[in-house]
Amino acid sequence: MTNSKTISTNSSRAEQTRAAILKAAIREFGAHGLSGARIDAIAQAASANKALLYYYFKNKEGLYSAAIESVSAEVVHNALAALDPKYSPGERLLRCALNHFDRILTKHEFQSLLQQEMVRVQRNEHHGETAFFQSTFRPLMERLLSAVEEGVRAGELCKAEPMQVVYAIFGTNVFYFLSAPMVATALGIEPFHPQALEARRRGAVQLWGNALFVDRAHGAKLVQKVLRQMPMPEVKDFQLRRKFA
Amino acid sequence: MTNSKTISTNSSRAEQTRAAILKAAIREFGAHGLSGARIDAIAQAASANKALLYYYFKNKEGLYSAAIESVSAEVVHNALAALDPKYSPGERLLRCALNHFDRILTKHEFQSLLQQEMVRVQRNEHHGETAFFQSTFRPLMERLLSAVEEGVRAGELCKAEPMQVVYAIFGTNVFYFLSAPMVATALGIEPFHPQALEARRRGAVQLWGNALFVDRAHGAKLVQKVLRQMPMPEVKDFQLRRKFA
DNA sequence: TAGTATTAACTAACTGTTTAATTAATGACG
DNA sequence: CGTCATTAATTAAACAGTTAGTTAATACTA
Repeated sequence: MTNSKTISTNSSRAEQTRAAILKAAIREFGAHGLSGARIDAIAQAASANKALLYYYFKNKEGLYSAAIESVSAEVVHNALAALDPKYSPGERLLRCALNHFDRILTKHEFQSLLQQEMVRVQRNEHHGETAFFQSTFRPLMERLLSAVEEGVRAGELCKAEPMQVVYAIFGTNVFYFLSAPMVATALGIEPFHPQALEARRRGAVQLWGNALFVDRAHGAKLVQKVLRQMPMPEVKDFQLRRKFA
Repeated sequence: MTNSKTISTNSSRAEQTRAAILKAAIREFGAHGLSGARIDAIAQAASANKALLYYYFKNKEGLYSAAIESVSAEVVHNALAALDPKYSPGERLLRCALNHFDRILTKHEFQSLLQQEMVRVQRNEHHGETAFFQSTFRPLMERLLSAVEEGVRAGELCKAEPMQVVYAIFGTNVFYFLSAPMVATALGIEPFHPQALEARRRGAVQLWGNALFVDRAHGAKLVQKVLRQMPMPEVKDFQLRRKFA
């Protein structure tokens, strides 16, 4: 939709550079925001000439939009997988919470970019990507809300406002990673240590197991099952971020 | 500590302008971040000459630091009030959740600025404000954590990682306001409508009443009491934010 | 060779910061 | 009290560095 150039031929060198630019843009925009990101930095990171960015994506905003759309699509696609109806509604939520945590952990550049976009929309600095957001995020939201409603109806989950549950699950994860560096300096702890991460991941899903289910024992059992089936992914470079930018 | 000029005489015209600059800076930095904020914009909003910002605060970063410190101090001071030991540990947490929600609601420019700072610390772009953060946020954190621990020990609250509870309470509120505009465009709802806000506020504290307490009936009772004693404050200009950059 | 992909050099606008000059406040002192 | 000297507060204008965006020329390739 935003792409000025639709990918016509199959992957030639052109597409490779285009992909490299997009990848570098996700990093740079996520790290510095739209205004803070530097076109030259993106070009250099993609080892492409600056003018190429204008060749493939109309301008800075065009590149930003493309980055957002690319990331959003992949994130939603990923999250939807955790909401498989073959699991009970409660288990779906637990899986979704874990999946969300793991996604932030392994793809923090995605998360940074989405956060940047959230504050940008908050300031009404977005212009007309409404249609894209609707088509992308709406299905995810609907599956989430209906999972809560279904769970409440079936007597598995406590009566609660569905939206509130969604805010709580995602908000806890987002806020953990968002505040972690500040918590680290303020309290002198190390929230990105693999052990701390593992504990937090388990703690989060245990909290929801205890909080949302009518039968807390049943919740705890599901937590154990889900934790067993979804081990924490390898975390590669979280300590490296200190050195980096 | 950061102030190059210590306030010597009592409020003359000089102090007024200094305060005006600081207030404008909080707005501008909160709205656009450190790099996005424009010195000219702050000067104009404070109806002060640009060079005055350099006269009172050494440079852009100095002004930013002053804004952060001012906001942080007030926020922490405000939050500590809700943690009065005369309430039971569980009630303290509920009050803290409500207090936090209300602060974001009434002083969104504070929240914006703190969020900006969080992502800034996340990028390791802070330089040496560590001491300030420690002295300011540590007492709050300690009172929060000890409230959870005390509540668990007394059998009022479910066994849970104290930090996890803190992340959940604050994270839910932060994420609600952070994601609301995006949710609004993505789902076509109006999260800043006073009725929606009231529902969300009640929903949040009800969720915690149901989630954290061993005796859910007791939790629900406390929720009712706290909601009665802490009515939602008047919200003045949340709809105006649409017009306002 | 014709069109696509890529590059290097260039520009116009913007922004944080400084400087030097001007006005207001404060204090000294006859 | 008044007059002057000194400091504090404020202003307008310019500087210096940076950045998004352009252009015109060049390499590649089908």
